[in-house]
Amino acid sequence: MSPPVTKQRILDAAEHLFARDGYHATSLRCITQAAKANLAAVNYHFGSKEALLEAVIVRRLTPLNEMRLGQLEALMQRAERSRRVPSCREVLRTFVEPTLRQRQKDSETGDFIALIGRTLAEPRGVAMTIFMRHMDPLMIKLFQALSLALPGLSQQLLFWRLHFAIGSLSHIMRCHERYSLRPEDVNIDLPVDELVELFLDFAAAGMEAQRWSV
Amino acid sequence: MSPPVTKQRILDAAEHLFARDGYHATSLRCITQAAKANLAAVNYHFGSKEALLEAVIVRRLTPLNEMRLGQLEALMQRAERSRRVPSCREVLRTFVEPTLRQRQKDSETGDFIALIGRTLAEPRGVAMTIFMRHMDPLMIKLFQALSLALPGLSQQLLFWRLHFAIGSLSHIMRCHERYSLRPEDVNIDLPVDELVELFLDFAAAGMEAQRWSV
DNA sequence: GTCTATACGATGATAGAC
DNA sequence: GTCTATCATCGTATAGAC
Repeated sequence: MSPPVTKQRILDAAEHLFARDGYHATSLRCITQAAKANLAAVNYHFGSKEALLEAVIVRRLTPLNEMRLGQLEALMQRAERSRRVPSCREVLRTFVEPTLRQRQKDSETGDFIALIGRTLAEPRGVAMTIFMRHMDPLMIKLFQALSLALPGLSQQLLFWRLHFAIGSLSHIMRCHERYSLRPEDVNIDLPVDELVELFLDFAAAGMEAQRWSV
Repeated sequence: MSPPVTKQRILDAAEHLFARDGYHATSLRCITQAAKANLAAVNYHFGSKEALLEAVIVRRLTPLNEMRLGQLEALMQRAERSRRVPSCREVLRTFVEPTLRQRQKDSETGDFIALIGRTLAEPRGVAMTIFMRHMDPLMIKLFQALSLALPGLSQQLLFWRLHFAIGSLSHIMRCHERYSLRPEDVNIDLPVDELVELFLDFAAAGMEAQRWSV
């Protein structure tokens, strides 16, 4: 079948260009040209530029969140059966590992994770509402799981530290940049498994930190 | 004198609007209208939209970096005199505290810190080069200081963890958002001193974390 | 149903007259 | 220093070909 191919090509081109240049800096003309489609095809298939962005995000975010939710629920069930609380690191892993694995696949699938990282940083109203609508259910479960894993932490502290951790993750999600402060021997293209552990070392320790006062 | 006032007003308006809506989503017409100036005044005073962005950034980043560098050097001198190495937390504080204090002043001065947070997230080529040119000297010194504070860490590990920490910071720098996962009793408008300590708890513990394997 | 060609109003940045 | 004129390009809407 030929018809669905056009829609796919537009999604692929949009994903790549939105991720590379940002939403506002990418024109529909540029997208349709890359997709070898007509300008009006975007409006026909998606309705508007913003609806196209949502379609780009949803296409990959839905399976990714299913993966993350599945791993989190599996962890919680294992923990319950063995009558113990999951560790902070285990909980974080259910979120981080699928994320960074998707990032590895981006060489084939486009630059979805970089796009998400950028979207997280864009002003609200553009894609923030789109994003939060699809993330909130998972985030609430993640918050609850961390509450269990870190019973000594107040809701207030947990809230802030979770956002510190999310900030770290979203930063490396969009970092294809080359930092000039990088020493010669630093390997920036780390295998994903190593990067996951490196990140979990940092984030779990940060989440579990002692408070500076009382 | 009347002439320099126009330039100031444009800078103020641009700072506010770039921070609120992002660089690409902000029009020069919108800026000049808010500044009660003519559209072409931007080109006259700054040369282009991108040069205006650079002027906006440099105006505040220069004194901020002087403050950060001053505090870092003072710390290193104190440490040397007392023949001890500075703690990771102390080093990070010289960077973080001036940053978040500037954020507090933003109600008067515009939304500079939010703008920086956003700029850090934008695609390279827009303002990344501007930003890196002004940050690199400081970042190199910060990296060296952390090397001293954390002698057990390899350059590779230090590189990654520093970027995790920067990611956390840049995330809260641009977070005026309201997260729906926020529990009722969480105070999002924390006093800046508390936020600094909260962040340092997290970041210092993350930097000092044990490695997961060897 | 899918897709194309084309047009419209709004806005981008800039050059040159004043 | 300021303002007007200009032109490319933006997102969107529509009419009609396949």
